[in-house]
Amino acid sequence: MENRENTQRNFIEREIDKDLREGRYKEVHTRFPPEPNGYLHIGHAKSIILNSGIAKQYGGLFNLRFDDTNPTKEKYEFVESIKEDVKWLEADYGDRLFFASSYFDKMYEYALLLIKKGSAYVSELSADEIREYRGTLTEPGRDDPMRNRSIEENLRLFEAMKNGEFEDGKYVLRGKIDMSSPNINMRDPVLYRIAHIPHHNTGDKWCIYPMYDFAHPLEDAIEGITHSLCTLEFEDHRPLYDWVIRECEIEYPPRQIEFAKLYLNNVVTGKRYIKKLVEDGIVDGWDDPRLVSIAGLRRRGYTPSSLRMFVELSGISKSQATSEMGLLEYCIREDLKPKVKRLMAVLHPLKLIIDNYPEGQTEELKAVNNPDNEELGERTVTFSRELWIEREDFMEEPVKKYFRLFPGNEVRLMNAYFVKCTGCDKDENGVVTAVHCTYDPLTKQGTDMEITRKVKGTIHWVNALDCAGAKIRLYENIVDEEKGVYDEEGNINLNPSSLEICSGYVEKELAGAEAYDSFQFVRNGFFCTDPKDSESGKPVFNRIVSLKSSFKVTV
RNA sequence: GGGGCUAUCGCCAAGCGGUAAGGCACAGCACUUUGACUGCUGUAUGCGCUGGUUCGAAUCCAGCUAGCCCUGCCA
Repeated sequence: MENRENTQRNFIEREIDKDLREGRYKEVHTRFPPEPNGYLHIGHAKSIILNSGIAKQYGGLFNLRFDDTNPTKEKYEFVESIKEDVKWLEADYGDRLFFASSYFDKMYEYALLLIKKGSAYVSELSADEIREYRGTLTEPGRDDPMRNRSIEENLRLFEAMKNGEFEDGKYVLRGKIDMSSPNINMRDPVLYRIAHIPHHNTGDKWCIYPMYDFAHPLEDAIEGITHSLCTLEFEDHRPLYDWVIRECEIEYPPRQIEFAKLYLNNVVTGKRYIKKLVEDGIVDGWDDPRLVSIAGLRRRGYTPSSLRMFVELSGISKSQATSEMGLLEYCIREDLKPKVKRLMAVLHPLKLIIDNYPEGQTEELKAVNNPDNEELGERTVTFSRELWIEREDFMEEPVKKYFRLFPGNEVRLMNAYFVKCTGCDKDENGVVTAVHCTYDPLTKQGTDMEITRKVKGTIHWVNALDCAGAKIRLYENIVDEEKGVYDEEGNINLNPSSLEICSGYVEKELAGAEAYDSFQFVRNGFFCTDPKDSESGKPVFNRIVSLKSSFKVTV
């Protein structure tokens, strides 16, 4: 973000630069206008970050506005969650939280103005008839029989609509534009409809509600928005947006600019698919860490700055694009790498016994918390005869280029000693139950020995007597149909690999970790303590993202 | 004879007539108390296709092709 000046400007910035240079606008004011009908996901994050970022960059203001013009689809409960998500993303809307519904009076006045100018009329065609009269993509529409009703009659009927004299669907207010326009949005669009439904904000004051195409430009105008940034599917609506602005004689016309939506490769991003996953109980809820809802990403451990970096690196353009999850993962790694402690945790435990280490003896060893960030300080780790190591760090029969533990091989125990593997114990089924080794006291961390003698491998461990048992969840994102989330009938199925739960061990001090604390577990990636889960004192960690490809062996 | 938009490396994306930036991913080397990180190196004789204009075209013109969006009293 800081390097913005040094990088190329995106097309929106270039348009704004031009507007400013040519004096079309003197300042920049943007907004994020969600409809409160669901939870936000990463696609909304792009819009929030873009809109608030543009405002900030140009020293302008950013509004959060709920586009609540259709009470049949909206619920107040979503307002709070959306506010929370926008705040979490650090998009600064100050005290500029607005509701389109609080402009209903003004919108009604504008509708009256249009009627008086002869630019709008009341129609009694049914929904089906309107569709019929509209024509098709290739054929022009036909004029509404009521198109040339007198202004007085229109005024009278519109007021009657407002006063609740008609049932839903009986009448509608239409803009008088051009029934033969090749742009279907311009074929006398519906501006107001009747709906006898109480509104979460205005109660039962209104029984007519403005349509998006009429309301949105007015909302922007009322708030003094200069640049109304929206997604590509509204491009065809821009002429209508401009028509409303012009017909309503708006003094400072806002300008709509469209950009491409954000899609993620192989990840379920569609709002309605996520909704189905939630409704079918396939995931825990809207904040399930397997989802790319903002709440889910947050619970998984993604940070606001990682999402901002992601949007920044993905770029803004008009070409339909699907980013890769790999870029998002890169962003969270970059963000967390210098900020979090690198601690040891064992996900799939296997006992390591140091046969020549005195039974009952323990010692405290120093460990640097983050070699790249001295401010994170040091800690001590307790060492003794029995440790837990990662199951995949031992192979009785090593494959080529394996340089961790196998009989006869010496490795470094991180922050501790060199140990040489001497063998292993197995149960009746041949499963390895413990690994035996001997340590070399001369190789204690920080001694000269590490200069004279090298080992190829370093493995992490936790003390078997002095650690905390932990539940560790390894989430994978829920992938789209190409990976088999949908069955033949088109129903969504859970990809069984999307969650693995490990009963691992972590350094003892992690037992008291707080919600949303992030750590890097050596070799196992970045983890976050799950705020929703604290099982009987045991910490629960979500894996945010694994490290980049490391040597993997299948045991 | 519908309209609108888009097309540059596996994924994004700069470029706006002067001879293809950058990031992710990937590969190789070096380094390493995380096979991570870090550092270095490599990767489009080519910019959807075909013609044209020009000393010179990804950039301008013409004609194609492909993809996305539009026929809600949704947003």
